[in-house]
Amino acid sequence: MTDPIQQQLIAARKNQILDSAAAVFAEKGFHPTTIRDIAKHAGIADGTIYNYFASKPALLLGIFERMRDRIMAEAAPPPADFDLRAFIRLFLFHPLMALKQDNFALFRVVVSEMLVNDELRALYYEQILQPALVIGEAFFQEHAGRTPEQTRLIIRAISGMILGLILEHTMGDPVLTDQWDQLPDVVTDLIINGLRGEAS
Amino acid sequence: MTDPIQQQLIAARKNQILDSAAAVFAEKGFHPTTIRDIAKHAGIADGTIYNYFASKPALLLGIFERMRDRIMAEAAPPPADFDLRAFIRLFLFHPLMALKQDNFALFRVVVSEMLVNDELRALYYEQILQPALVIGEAFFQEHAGRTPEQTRLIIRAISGMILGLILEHTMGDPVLTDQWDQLPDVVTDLIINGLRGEAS
Amino acid sequence: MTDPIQQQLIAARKNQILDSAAAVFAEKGFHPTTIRDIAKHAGIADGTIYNYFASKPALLLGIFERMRDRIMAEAAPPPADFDLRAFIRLFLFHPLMALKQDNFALFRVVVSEMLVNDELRALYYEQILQPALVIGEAFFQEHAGRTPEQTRLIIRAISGMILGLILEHTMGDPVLTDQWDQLPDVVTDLIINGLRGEAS
Amino acid sequence: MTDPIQQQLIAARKNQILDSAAAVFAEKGFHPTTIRDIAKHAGIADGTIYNYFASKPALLLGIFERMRDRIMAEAAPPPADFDLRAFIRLFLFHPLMALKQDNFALFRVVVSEMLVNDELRALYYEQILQPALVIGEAFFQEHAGRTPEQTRLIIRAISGMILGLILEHTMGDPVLTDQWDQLPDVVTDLIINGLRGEAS
DNA sequence: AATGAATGAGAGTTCATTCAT
DNA sequence: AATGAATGAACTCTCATTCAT
Repeated sequence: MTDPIQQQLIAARKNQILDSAAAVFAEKGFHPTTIRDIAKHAGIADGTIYNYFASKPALLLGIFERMRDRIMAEAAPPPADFDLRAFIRLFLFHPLMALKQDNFALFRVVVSEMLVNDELRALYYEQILQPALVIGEAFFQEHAGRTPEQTRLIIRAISGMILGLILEHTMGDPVLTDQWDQLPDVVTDLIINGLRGEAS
Repeated sequence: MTDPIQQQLIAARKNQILDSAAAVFAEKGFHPTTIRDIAKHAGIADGTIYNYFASKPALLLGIFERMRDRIMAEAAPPPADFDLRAFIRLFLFHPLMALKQDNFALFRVVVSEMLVNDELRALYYEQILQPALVIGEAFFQEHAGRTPEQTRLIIRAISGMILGLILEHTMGDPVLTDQWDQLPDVVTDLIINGLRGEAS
Repeated sequence: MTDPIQQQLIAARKNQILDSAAAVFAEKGFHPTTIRDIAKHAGIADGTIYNYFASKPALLLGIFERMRDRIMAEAAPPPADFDLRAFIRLFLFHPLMALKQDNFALFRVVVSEMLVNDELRALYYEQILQPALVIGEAFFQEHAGRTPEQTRLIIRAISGMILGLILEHTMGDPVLTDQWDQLPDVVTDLIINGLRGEAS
Repeated sequence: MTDPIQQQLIAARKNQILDSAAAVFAEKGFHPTTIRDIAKHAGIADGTIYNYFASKPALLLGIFERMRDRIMAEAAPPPADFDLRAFIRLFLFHPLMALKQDNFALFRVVVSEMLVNDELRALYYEQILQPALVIGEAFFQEHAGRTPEQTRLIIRAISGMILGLILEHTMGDPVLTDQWDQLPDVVTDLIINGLRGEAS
């Protein structure tokens, strides 16, 4: 049980399965995908999947957890001496950019199911959204002279903006698809200076 | 076929079915809901639903179309002499506020399926998102001194913010749930003045 | 109830319905055809059909009865002084030729269902096949010097030949399709003279 | 996939299912039979059937293919030195007799569906009827002095006679039921000598 | 640990038939 | 007599999950 080689083998197999699940989910969506689809993609038997995951939703959970771990690994806590601009870029856009390309389709599927699956939704809120909100609140509270109440709404508006932009991108909006890379600059500027502010 | 009374009866029945579908979808989600659930909720036979809608997805489409019609009816085109603040409030937040409460759960289900259903997604993009983006682009182009390219990204960031806020609300964030009504002021201010701007 | 005009109207409506049923059955087959198909073809409401026929199988029965009446009307009883050749031609091939063209498809459907529907099968046997066999037996008994037992088998072989040829035709055999009109001569000769006999 | 034991198990299960399907089809007919009927008769679960056959019609196809294989196995190609009588008896009546008893009911169902199912009909024509016709044509062409055109019609008349006799038998004609075993002699004689010919 | 055949509950959908209008 | 909306039983087929090997 604590045999480290066993552990590694199990982890490797789990990853293999999650890779296949992610690939097929991304292509076909969660509900249209069958366990058999995933097993075939992984080159294993249907039943084997159930030796590693309890159910089909558990696969999505596993995918989500890997996404969370990667995002967390990339989202380094911001240095205390960051200015507002650097903070926004690092904190908000780094994970956002990390999703680019291959991961968008999968993210779409995860969000779709999250909207409807209580467990997944709670996990997302507790493990990703809320921690990010808390960090953001603290930073903004210090750097932008607003009431705590306003700050809390503002941080939600900003993080909501990121989420919304990703979804609009997945909906195939051509402007976002083409100019995705220019978003960080434009959005950071918008957040800091507002519409009236001088463009940088 | 053109009998107006028949037409009304048919429209009434369709609405009755859509009401039930909306209620059950909102409670259980799209996939876990069965046709029988909807029929029972409506107090009719299973088969009757198929006299009015071709399939289960068609029900969702019908719900979507009603939502679209309501949003469109409420979203009056902005008077030309509006200032920025009035425009933002009217244009962005009116439909947003209309969703409040009962409709959030349903909206969640529709968005969830939209992310994964090509037909629904195309419909949303063409009939709701894109028209809104076009109007917003035109207005902002005139009132905020940015390049057209920047304007296009900004309008997407702002509309994305609305969408993202709704989703964060549906995820049960207590701050948004409690202070939803204060959002329009705070967000409008953020958009116009940015973080640095003097709070109004 | 005995109003003759009413009677005529009813008969006319029945025929209209049977015409449509026959047309649609012939095109799509019995089981794939829905009552609605027939009603649409007839330009009437679904329910109207049930004012004239008790059930869907009853429609097939009605069609069968009309076929029977037509075949009976055409199959004049053979003059007593007929010779063998004339008898065979008249008795066997007249109805066979009458089926040509448009009626083949319908006949196929009727036979198909007959093979599987006890009531229809009994009707066919009692009202068409058996009467024909009896007449044939009597005639052949007199004109061909065989034992009654042999005669009974022979008459069945001959009538079976007709039925089989029709079915092989409906299976799309190109030889039968092309040379259908030459069948009466060839088959009559075969029956009378056998394979060894001199071709006429 | 090429494991011979697996292959055998699969074949055995397929046969088990086809046996049950054949039994229930023979008793109730194709359309009135449900998949559940067959599964119950086989003592397996509904879903298991679909591990081996793609659809309900595919079961009928499977039954047909087994019938074809059996008929083909029994219908040895006729020795070249056969005389006409021996040929007819062997070639036509051997398969016919093979159907006797238990298989008649099933044959009726298969023919019934064949008349109405294009795929099944094409299969029957190409794999059973046409090959038989070709062999018969070749033999009769040599042994009966007719034009090729006449020979083609004659061979069809004879094979049609067999088919028709089987159907008349399935319709419950008591004469055929009682004297089925005497058919080969009588019919062979009829074919060779005709009605006028001296009975052997 | 891996397999994959077997399971069977349950889904969406169809359609013959009824009956109030 | 004609309508056609409503019915609901019954169908075929799917697929997540189990478990003997």
